[in-house]
Amino acid sequence: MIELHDWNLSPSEAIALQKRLAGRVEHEDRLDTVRRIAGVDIGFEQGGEITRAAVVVLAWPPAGEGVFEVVEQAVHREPTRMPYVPGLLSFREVPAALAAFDRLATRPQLVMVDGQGIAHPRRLGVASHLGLWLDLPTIGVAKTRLCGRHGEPGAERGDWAPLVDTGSDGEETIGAVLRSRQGVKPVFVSPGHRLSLATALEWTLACLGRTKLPEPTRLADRLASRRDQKRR
DNA sequence: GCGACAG
DNA sequence: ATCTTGTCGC
Repeated sequence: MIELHDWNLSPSEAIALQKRLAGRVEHEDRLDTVRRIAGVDIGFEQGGEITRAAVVVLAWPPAGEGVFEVVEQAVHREPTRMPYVPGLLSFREVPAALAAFDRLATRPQLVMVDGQGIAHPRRLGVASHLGLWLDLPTIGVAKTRLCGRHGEPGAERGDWAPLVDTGSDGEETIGAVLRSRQGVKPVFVSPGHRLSLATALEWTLACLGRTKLPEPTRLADRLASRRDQKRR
């Protein structure tokens, strides 16, 4: 039987696994004990030959408005194992992300991932898959759309429009198109694992600093792409 | 058959 | 994702 930790699967096997795991993405609403929030992202080096996973752990609550203390961060590099295939991103990125998490001394209570949660053709985007593995609440924050339809959200920070898609149960609200900052393209927020869309939106807004992306994801992005030291 | 398509 | 300079705007 194909399991959660199998990564080297054929496309059809991977799709079958996603359909089966999607039912295990449970929803919960209480996150009272959050003290550490992690941000995860993957970058590539040497023309894509090397996969670079980065995790940044931030303290909650923030020290000031949108100002978070970095508690810990970790990077893991390994040979790239899979090409990018829309819909199968987790098989390319999650193994490296897990290895980066293994290097942490801290265990976060909430994880923010650069990519979709359930806003995925089979309702199991990279944020959901990672959440299942870590058994932690996760939120997917993507910069562009993978699937679903939506209207244009309002112009003010915090305005959002529902992201809907036709699934096996008819019309389903799978996420939100959020205006995280005035005058910029919106981000796509969706529940990853163990939380609702309303809760995902609340935390995403609460983690917003001065930029388009929430701090956890933004900092992980910088570390994964070496933008934190690449500048001269 | 013709598009669409996270990172 | 990544390859890449300058440039428009707050």
